[in-house]
Amino acid sequence: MNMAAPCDMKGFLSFLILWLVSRSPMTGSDIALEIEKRKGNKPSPGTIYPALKCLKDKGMLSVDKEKRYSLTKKGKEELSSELRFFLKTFCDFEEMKHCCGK
Amino acid sequence: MNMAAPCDMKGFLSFLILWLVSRSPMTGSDIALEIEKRKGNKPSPGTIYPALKCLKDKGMLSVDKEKRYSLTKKGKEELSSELRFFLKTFCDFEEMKHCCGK
DNA sequence: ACCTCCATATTGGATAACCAATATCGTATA
DNA sequence: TATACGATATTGGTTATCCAATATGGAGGT
Repeated sequence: MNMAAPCDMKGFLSFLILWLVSRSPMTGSDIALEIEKRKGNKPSPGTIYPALKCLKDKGMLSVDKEKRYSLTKKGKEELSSELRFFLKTFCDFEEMKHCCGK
Repeated sequence: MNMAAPCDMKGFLSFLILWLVSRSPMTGSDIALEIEKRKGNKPSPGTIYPALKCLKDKGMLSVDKEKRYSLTKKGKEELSSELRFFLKTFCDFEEMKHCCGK
């Protein structure tokens, strides 16, 4: 059947990748490790590399000789747009902090 | 084929519902309108009500006579847990604001 | 040159997450 | 009480998103 909406909060991955890479170029495993630090579980290769490939194919990311990914011009524009969306959707971030005592 | 990760940032809905309802009891259409304000597009009935039903079936939400949903004890615990996860994953919220000039 | 080991990459699903279409309920107004 | 209309609810998909399994590549050691 259906059982919509199990609250797993999927859908962050590409956004997170764009954001992380925007701060400094990173390899696939760099990214996986950083996401592990944040989310608690490390995305598998089968998760991280298809996402990187997809973003690269869309012209958001470029790769250098050392396999470090960084944002293209288009990637920067996309990230900026997604950031605005994200910040607007979760505009009460501060209130959330207070709510769970952090 | 596959084309993983189109950056649509799905996966927020149930989390958002729990968060919104935690602040004051709301009906389905209240919730839909508030989400429209934030995300820009209004979730359809086929999106919002299955999500509410699912959360209710899981014991996260209760409904009163006026069809207003609110958090149960279990729902509060779940929200608290999800908030901590969310805040940890997007710990650099302030930096994001600066980044896109908001 | 060969082996080892880890990072990188690809493929084929599995399931989460959502939405269009449709049906039902409730309230108001005549 | 009958009709209208919006809110609520259900169903059956469709697509996005992720992961396990597997394959490939490249650097370092012997």
